Amino acid sequence: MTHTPPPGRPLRADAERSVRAILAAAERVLAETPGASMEQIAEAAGVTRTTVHRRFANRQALVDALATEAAAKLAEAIEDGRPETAPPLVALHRATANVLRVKAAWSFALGPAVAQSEQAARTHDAIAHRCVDLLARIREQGGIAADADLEWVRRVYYALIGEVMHSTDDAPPADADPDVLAARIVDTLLYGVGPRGTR
Amino acid sequence: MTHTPPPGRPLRADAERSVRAILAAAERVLAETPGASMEQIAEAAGVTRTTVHRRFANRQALVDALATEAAAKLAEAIEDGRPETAPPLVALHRATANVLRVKAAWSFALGPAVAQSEQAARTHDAIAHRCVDLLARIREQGGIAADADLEWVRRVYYALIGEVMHSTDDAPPADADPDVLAARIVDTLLYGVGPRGTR
DNA sequence: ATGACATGCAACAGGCTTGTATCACTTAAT
DNA sequence: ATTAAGTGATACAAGCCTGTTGCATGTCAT
Repeated sequence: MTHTPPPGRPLRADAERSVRAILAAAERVLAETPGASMEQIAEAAGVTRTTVHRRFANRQALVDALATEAAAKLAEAIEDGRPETAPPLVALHRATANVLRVKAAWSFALGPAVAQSEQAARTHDAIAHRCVDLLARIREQGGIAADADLEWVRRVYYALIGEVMHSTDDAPPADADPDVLAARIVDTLLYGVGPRGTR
Repeated sequence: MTHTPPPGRPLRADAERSVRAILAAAERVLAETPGASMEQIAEAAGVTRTTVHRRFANRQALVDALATEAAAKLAEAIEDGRPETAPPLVALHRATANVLRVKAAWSFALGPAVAQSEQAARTHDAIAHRCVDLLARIREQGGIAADADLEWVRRVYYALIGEVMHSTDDAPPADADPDVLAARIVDTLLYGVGPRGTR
């Protein structure tokens, strides 16, 4: 049999590298051409199509693995903001900047063209919870209106991040500093674009 | 030759209907399965694949036609808000509600999976200008911070609309009233989710 | 009613992808 | 050094989708 997706036992250092190369190449290629063939991915990975199929039975299996890994990276990015312990607004800012970095590096796997696997979906759910928890802390502290619907807030937050991603494609690198962008996102989220009477 | 995309002269009432049916079916089918085949589209339109090819040489030509028509509907939706003459905030609200309706009906053609044709791209550019003009009027009037970057404002506005679209998929129809949603969008755009000291 | 236009049906060629199978050869592991 | 694992090259079967053609039949326009 050629397809052995669930590695019963540890892969050889050799194969491990191949898997990595394939996943990285898949992200690169699919980000630019979502409908790219296995052949194109294999070529970009410096590997034969046969090898790709040896490591990932289906195209689906490959995409799933990609989505799962990216989701893990995303969770890590948020955790690095210390959402539980740091002052909530600081955590939000840090998490946002980290997420922007991760999203830029995994724009396909985290993009809308991917039907999340079970595994990845669970991670994304967990992330959403963490996010709402953090927003709740900000609300307790008065940073968010007491009567705000946190689910709506979260979605607006996600939308702002997504919007910023679009623009960093063709922007001068100076404008692409994650910290600057994160500041803009958080500010817009909290205060909108209206006049600044109080603040 | 079977492919006659650019109808030199008016189509027969017969063919006209086919074209409409095909476009409508394409929107319906592709919205659910972006990779659907011509066959599936034809079937949904109550027509043979041959006929589809008779009216649209390529799959691309079909998608382009779809994108062009949807773009026109979108422009119309905004124009119906009277962006030039009505009080700017009223126009923004009305245009937003109209756009939500149109976007719901053309979620594929106006979605991210479509590479806009020349024609459609021009229309979208024109719409963006109209949008910025309207935002400028709101700013003059004090509804938007004097130092706000209108291009950023426009993008946030688009993002909020896009976010609302996501959620109307699986929402109770009560929560899907365009006017309610539009109010939420405009409010969030202007004031964010932070505490409401002034306002 | 008659001619032009439009559609359905059937069929075909070509192309591109996927998944699988050998087999000889290279590479890591102990 | 020997063995097991991994890879490249090549090949094949199968499936699907596209684009086109021919013809018989149905429908609109006048």
